[in-house]
Formats: sequence, structure tokens, C-alpha cells
Amino acid sequence: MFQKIYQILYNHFGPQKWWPTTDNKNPKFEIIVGAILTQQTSWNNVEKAINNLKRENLLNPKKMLDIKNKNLEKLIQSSGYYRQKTKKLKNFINFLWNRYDGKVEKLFSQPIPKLREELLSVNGIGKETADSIILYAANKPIFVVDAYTTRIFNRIGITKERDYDEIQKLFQKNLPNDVQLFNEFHALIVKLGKEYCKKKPKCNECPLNSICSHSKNSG
DNA sequence: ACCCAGGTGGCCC
DNA sequence: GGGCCACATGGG
Repeated sequence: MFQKIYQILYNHFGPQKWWPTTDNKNPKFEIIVGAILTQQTSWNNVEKAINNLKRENLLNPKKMLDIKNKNLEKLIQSSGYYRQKTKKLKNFINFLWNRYDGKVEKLFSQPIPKLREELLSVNGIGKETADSIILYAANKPIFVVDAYTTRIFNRIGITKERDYDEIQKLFQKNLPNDVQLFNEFHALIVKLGKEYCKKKPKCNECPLNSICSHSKNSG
């Protein structure tokens, strides 16, 4: 069922090409920054912030360490929650320097469970952000769960869980352990969610409406 | 004028 | 273990 849904979404929407980065010497670092900035915020707002950071040559661990909070706040203002996100970025960068000599590759050289645990120790990095970093920056196989994932799969009727780790286990149990598959599937779920499966869904046009129990009594 | 976005942590019970 | 809440901009 999981693979079938993936195929339907892929055939409908095509490849999503996540995670987008600018032309940059430190794409992995840029993905980490983007993962923090996009928390509860549209990517469009994040892109503006990323472009500002890139223009100031801040998309690397050394410069990010030195910039003053007030200046960083201004550059990322468009991404919303900008005071909080400034602290989160600083929390991460301090963690990276304190424990990994400021080297993303050193952080990523650990096995997935340890890497996840390390990322989750940073205040401001929760499960979805940690897993996004592991999947899209470190290119290691872990399934990213977000609000759309929970909503869509509960509505279809194949999950009842609410707990993040339980839903993640279900996906990983029912899919091959493949980085590219996990990459594309999560992006496709976000795409479907944005277009058809908000709180006010558009079930009639939804590519999953033939298999989704929710579509029978709404939209 | 609403409603929402590629969440998280803090507080309360 | 959940149920609220603050956090904040920009687009529909």
C-alpha cells in the first residue's frame, strides 16, 4: 500500500527535486540552515532569507559562528519566528563547533541513531528537523514525518498513530531502505498536502481519492 | 478579514 | 503522556 501510494504520487506529480540549494560550496550546511528556517514556514519565505545569507557569505560554519544575533535576525526576518530561529541557528552552530570542530562531515560520519540523538540534543531541532537533516543533508536513509504525513495517512485509513516515531517505523517497515525513495516520497507527500489535503481538503481532484476513505464524506 | 505554512519547546495537569 | 500556547512573516 505504501509503495502503491508512492507510485500514484510520483506518476501524478513527477520528481520534486528536493532539497533545493543555491550554487554554494557548502550545500550540506545550507540544507541544515534551510531545515531550521522552514519550520512552520513556507519555503518561499525561507528562500528570501537564504538568499540574504548567501549574499553575505554566511552559509558556512565559520561566518555563521561570528555574526551578531541582531544582524542575523535582520537577514532571516522574512522566514518568520526570526528571533527564535536566530537562537536555533546559533545553538546549532555552537554545537557544531563544540563537538565537531565546525565540520559537518564529522557530525555526519556517525551511524544514524547516534546522529539523530546528537541533533535532537540541540534546542530548536526536533524530530522532523533532525530527520530532514539526516535524509537531505547527510543522505542517509530515514523517513521524515510531518503534519501532512500524519493527516494524509490517517485520512486514507492506513495509519491510526499520532506518535512521530510510530508513524516513521510504519513507513520504514513497509518500504525498501532507500535514500532516494525516502527523499522523493516525503517531498511528494508535502506536495499532495499543499495542493489537496489541507484542513479544508479538495478531495474531488485529489490523485488519491479512489483509495482515500476521507474523500467519501467531504469535498 | 481571515487561514495557513516542509515545527519546537515550555508549561500545565 | 497529552493539551495549550508563543513564536512572526508573507501569500492566498
